[in-house]
Amino acid sequence: LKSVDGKIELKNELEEPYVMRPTSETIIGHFFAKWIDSWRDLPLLINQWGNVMRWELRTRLFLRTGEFWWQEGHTAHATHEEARAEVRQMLDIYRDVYHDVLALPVIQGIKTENERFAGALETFCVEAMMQDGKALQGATSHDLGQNFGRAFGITFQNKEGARDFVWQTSWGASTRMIGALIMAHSDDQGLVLPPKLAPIQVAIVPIYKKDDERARVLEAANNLGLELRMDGLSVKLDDREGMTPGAKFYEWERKGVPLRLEIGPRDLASQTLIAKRRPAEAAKEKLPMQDLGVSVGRILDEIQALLFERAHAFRTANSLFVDTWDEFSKVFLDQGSSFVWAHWDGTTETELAIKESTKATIRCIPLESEGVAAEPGRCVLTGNPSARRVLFAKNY
RNA sequence: CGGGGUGUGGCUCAGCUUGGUAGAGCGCUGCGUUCGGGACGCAGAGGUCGGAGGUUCAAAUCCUCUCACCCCGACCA
Repeated sequence: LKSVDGKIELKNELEEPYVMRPTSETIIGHFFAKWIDSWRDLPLLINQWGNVMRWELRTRLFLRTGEFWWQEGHTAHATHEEARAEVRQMLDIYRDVYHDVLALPVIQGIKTENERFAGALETFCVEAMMQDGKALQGATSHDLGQNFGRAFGITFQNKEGARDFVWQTSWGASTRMIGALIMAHSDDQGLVLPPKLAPIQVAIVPIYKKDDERARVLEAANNLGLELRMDGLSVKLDDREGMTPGAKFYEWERKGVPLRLEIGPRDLASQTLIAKRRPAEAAKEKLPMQDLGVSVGRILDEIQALLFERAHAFRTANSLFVDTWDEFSKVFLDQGSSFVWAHWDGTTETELAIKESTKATIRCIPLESEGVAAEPGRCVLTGNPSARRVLFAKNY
């Protein structure tokens, strides 16, 4: 848009017009004010998937892009208690998605005043550890209090007939989740995907030499593929010609397919086949063709569980309890990073001073359910009293 | 925006300092042999060296301008 003598002239330099909208809360606030008038209109929940544009000095693929896609929810409630319950419910849902689907353990907590969403009373979050020891904020759930209600005049008449401002929440998770998934599980052989998310769960590689073997093996592979698909599994039969089996093995591993099945003449004779799990440590195993869907389903469940356990063990191995400043600053020297549980005196000044000298920030004040030492202590930097340990880490 | 770097067959790069008319590996095509962990042999195809201008007998190489991309840098799902 270009202003010429007070008139607005549209100067379109892009191939297509690009339209941006203001922050969601302003749109939501505007409409909530129109839609809400009575306690009977509450609670109200709006969920949307939308693209967001941010000014970023430096972008990072999946983790911090100029434009990204996210899910965001906005609710309005009659009481603060109800809003708080919503905030916690969504936080738990995000945790469950990370744990049960992405196989990635997260820590639930509350952001410090310095880190929380500007319009919120409190910001809850889930934080995950990447393989370099850095933290990634996985999702947030905000208790907005009556802040936006006051700003946008969102009022309702309660059961007693009095006017009151609504209590709101908002929460979201973005395409960053894909980055978290890649960074948390992948290895030097390529992508590692949890079975519950893998677009291809099982890759079948047929093995044969002569033409008659080829016909028999492919027929059997086809039948087994169909059988697995009927069990609800996503299966790819790699019947490409001109590629050796070994080359196919590497390709499917690189693409993160959780389970590979090999079937050749020997297997036809024995009515078994060879299975290889993607997390590369596992040796090849022999499975009977009989009830293949059952054994494959069991293996996929085991892989799903293994990935979570592996990530959890890694996080545990890279988490420390630290009580001295000397030790604290050593942990974050140079490129190093871990999760560090340390005491903090609760002031923004101290938080910023720690960030200044170590680049580590407070990722969250953990919820009680994280089971992290809730006993009081002394701030790792100032020595002032601290109510509990908080989570420090370098973050993305 | 500031600093640093890179543009050479499809891909990854060497060659540039010290100008002499373009190479390697992988990939690709054909034939044959292979096929349970990235196959091998033989024969081939493929590049006006990011772009423009200049210096020179001669430019991937030196000079000027320009474009693109990458990395590092100050509240960020």
